[in-house]
This record gives sequence, C-alpha cells and structure tokens, in this order.
Amino acid sequence: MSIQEDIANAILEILRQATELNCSIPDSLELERPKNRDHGDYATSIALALAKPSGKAPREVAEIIATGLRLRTDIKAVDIAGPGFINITLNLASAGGVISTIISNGKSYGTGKVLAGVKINLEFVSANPTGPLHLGHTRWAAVGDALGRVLSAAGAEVVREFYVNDRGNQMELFGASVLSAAKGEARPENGYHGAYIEDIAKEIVKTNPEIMQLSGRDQADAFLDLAYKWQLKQQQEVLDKFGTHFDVWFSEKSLYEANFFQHCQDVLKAKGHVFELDGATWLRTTDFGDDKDRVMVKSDGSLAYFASDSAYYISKRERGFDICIYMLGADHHGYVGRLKALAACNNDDPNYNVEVLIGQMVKIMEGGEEVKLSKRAGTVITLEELVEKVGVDAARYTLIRYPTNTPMVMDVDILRSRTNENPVYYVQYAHARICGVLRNASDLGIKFGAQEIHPELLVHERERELIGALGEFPKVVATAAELREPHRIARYVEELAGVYHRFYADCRVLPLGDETPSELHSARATLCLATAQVIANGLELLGVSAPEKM
RNA sequence: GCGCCUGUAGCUCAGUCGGAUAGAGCACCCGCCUUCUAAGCGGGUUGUCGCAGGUUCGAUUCCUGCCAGGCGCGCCA
Repeated sequence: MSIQEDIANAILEILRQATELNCSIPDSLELERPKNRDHGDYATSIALALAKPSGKAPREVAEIIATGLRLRTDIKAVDIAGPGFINITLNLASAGGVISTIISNGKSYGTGKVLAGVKINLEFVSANPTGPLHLGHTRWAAVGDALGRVLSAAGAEVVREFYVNDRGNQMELFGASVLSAAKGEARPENGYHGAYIEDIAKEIVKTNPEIMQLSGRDQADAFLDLAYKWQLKQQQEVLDKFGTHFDVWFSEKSLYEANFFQHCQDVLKAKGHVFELDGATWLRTTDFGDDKDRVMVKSDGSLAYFASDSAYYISKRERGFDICIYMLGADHHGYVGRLKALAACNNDDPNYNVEVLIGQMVKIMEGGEEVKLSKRAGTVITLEELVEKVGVDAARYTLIRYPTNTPMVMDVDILRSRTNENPVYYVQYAHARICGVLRNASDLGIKFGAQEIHPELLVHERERELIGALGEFPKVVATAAELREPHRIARYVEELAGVYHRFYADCRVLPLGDETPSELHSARATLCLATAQVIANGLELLGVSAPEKM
C-alpha cells in the first residue's frame, strides 16, 4: 500500500472513531497533491465536505483529523489552512519510500487491481476490409491499444477484438469493384474507386492468372474472396507495424454459422422483445429508450446490419465478458442508443455491460494547410502515410494524448520537430537523458539502486517534487483505466518529464571534476533510476518506445 | 425538429468524487552549455473558463435555458 493510501485510510479511521461526529463517513478518500508546494505533500478537503453533515465548523473537523494524524511518525507536519484544508507534510524517509517501491516493483510499478476480476471485451478499429485504414481508424488503433494496456494494468482481463465485416453489400461491392478493375471495365455504381482497387486487381491477376478464365458468379466470388483476404492481410500487417495487436479477429460471417444467429434470435425472443411486422423481424429497442425499433431480418429475408450487431453482442456476452466496450467514430454515435437498448433487451444492464466510446474527427495539417488528399486511397490519408510522415512513436503518442471525444488536429511539422513543442520527444528525451546519466554513473563507479536510496539526503525542493510526482503514477493508471482515458497517462508522463528536467537543471547528479563520490550522488542516481522506470512504464502503456539514447 | 459532442490565454489544448492565486506548450522579450544529452532549464507578458440563471460555504467542474460549431437520425453497411 502506498503512503497516501495508508494516510487516507488513517484519516477515515480517525473519523470513524470520532464519536462527536454524528454523520456517515465516506468509504474511501483520495489525498490530492496540492499544486502549491507550500501546501505540503498531500492535502484533503474532507473536513469541508463533512462540516455540514456533522454540524461542526470545518476547521473543527479538520482539527480532529490533524490531532490524530500528528501521532504518526511518518508525518512531519499537519497544517490546517484556509477554510479547513488539511495539508500534510511527510518526513523525508517516508516520502522516499516510493523510490524503493519503484525499484523493487520495476515494470509492474503502477499496476493495480481496481478492475481485478472484470472481464472486458475491447472492440476497436473494426474497419471494413474494403480499403486501407484511414486516419479515424488510426486514432482508434492507437487509443484502443493503449486503453487495452491500461485496463490490463488495472487488473482487468482484457480481450482485444477486431470485428471483420466480411459479408454484406459492402463486401459485394468491393469484390465487384476489384473485378471490374481487373477487366478494365467501369466500376459499379457506389463501388470503390481508389487507386488501391487497381493495385489489388493487378496483384490478384498476377498471382492467380487462372482467375481470368472463370466467369459469372464463380469469377465474382473468387475475386471477392481474394480481394477481401488481401485487404484484410494488408490491414493486419499495417496494424502490426503500428504496434497494435488484437487477440481476436472476429468474422461477421461466423455469426451465421452453426445456427448461431438462430440461437440469438431465440434468446432475444425468449426475453420478449422480438416482433414481426410487415414481413420483417424487429427488435423492440424502443422499450429501452432507442428512438426507433430496429429491423433484424428484412421482409425479403435478407439480414439487416443490426442482425449482426445483435448476434455479435450475444456472442460477446456468452463468451463471458462482463463489459463490452465499443470504440466508434463520431459518425456512428447514433449507435449508442440501440446498442444500450440491445443490451437491455437481453436483460443486461445497459449502463454496465455496454460502454461506447466515441472518437471525434482527426485532421492533419502540413505546411499550415489541411491535408486532405491521398494518392493511394483517393480521398483520405491512411495510417501508413501518417507513419511515413512522422513515425510510429509520434503518431501513436499524439493520437493518444487527447481525450477521444474531442476533435483533434495533428500538425505534421510539429510532429517532426525535435523541440519542446513536440511532447513525444520531450518525454523520450527525458528518458534518454536519464539513461545517459546512469551510464556515466556506472563508468564513474557510482553505486545506485535499491541499496542506495538515502531518502533523508533528498531534501532539495526539486528532489521532493520529483519524488512526489513518481508516487502519483499508480493513481494515474487507476484513474485512466476507470475513466477509459489513456490520454491521462500521456499527460502524466509529460508532467513527470518536466519535473525531471527541472531537477536535472538544479541538482547535479554526478560528481563534478575531482569531487569525491558521496552518498548524495548515489541517492540522486537512484532517484534517476526510479524516474526512468516510471517514464518507461508510462510509455509502455502507450505503446511508445523509451529510447536509451537519442 | 430530435439526439450526441465541443466552446478555457493570440494559437494548439490540459483541467470529473465541486475546492486554496485557472494550467502546459507554442508565439513574443530576456537570460543559462571551458563539467551528467541545450531534443533542456529559468525569468517576463497573456484569461468576461461561450452567454444567462440555479444549487452550494465554494462552480471551469453539477442542473436549466440560450448562442455558436461539428456529427447523427434508412427494411444502407
């Protein structure tokens, strides 16, 4: 247990013991880190919150807590400030305890168990296999992957899933488009027109020359199958290079095998929300707040898209997932209502079992102008092109850095720059800088590590700031996981890098000139070691590399 | 028309169990490398937190209305 958790629990215990407070005490309490260092290492406004229910003055409540806390030997001072804030200052040794924790936990420092025992299905990207991945997909590829890592770090059991729309009209059109390209004919109406269609056609004809001997439906099916496989493979390769991995590539077509779809219909029917109207089969999602009912099987017997949606959801639940997270583009936000209603129709809790995260649009700027056209895809910029422009680390980092429900603009020129305005380099540079210092420390024979913490020597304001920031990491990970907001990791790591750079500027780590190595040098080098570990752990959660040299 | 998202410094944006003087980078000005990576650090300047009400000891944060921008409302996928 971290020191702040320990103190928070102690405060709660003091409150429970305080018989003069006739009010209910919260179950949990988070100590916050005050922005202003004069306010100590940790602060809480719990006394203000309890003033009213307890019928006592805030400062009176604060005094009860302060008196209790002052008995602890790991606390140096407890001050009551302003209307009733409680400011806590740790003694040096206990503040430094986090360094020891980081070094002994290593890569697992920051992980926790707020989501232990929760089985989560995380579905993201799920692009149609009818073309290259574009910018919107790329945002999800980065954010979804990071979210998966963060959820796992919080103890959840996570399965990352890519839903492959391998059946339906779009697939037919895609196959027909490639076929027409191979034959040099005009593309079908509403077909696909990008230059990549011709590339695929050429590729297919080249590797399967006999395909041109086929005709009619056989040829169309053959093209569709090969084109789809080629495109899916291309997407998989691109995602792999991007560092995003999926546990399951879930085929939409498979929902209709082995009578699974019929089974889903039966399940929903048994729960009483399926009805027939005008020859079609519907799910009465309006029972649960959707704005209209949804067709599953059309009157001509063909399947509506929602048929797959519902079956896929049932599949997820039957595979044992407690929480199904859907990451959708803003243009699909109309789905939220029907997905929630679908869950309710299955007697699930739409507010627990289904979560929909909406990703807003991404724009790219280059040379001060919005980049719109792409030679390859014909209309939009692709994941590959973005990576070519700025590299995987910068692309991933930037896409993850913002909350997903706000539109964002990526400036290619900034992402290529190697300055402060490019946060990914700022953070990576901090890591590389530390690694450089530690290499030098080793060369100089300076000892550092678990045996060389000496927290009582780390009295400089910059050192205390750094130690405090390091201690925040587990809480940041937990919050990012609970709120499904991986960008919090990025923001934290930037803050930590900043604190480190300031420490570095003010606190000389290694002996100067012929100075004799002392315990302070070892203590600072050890602090560096711990910082590098936390930066690396943070970047790992984002899927961004932590270089040792730059 | 209905629904969702957004509106914070000149620009790009952080800021959710409501808390202490609202933050960061950029831009602009000025300093810091004969010693650990200057891809860095320090100092200066920058705000009706869209507008108007409400709840509260306290609101950028919660509620209501309005304004502005984006997106969505198919027996398409």
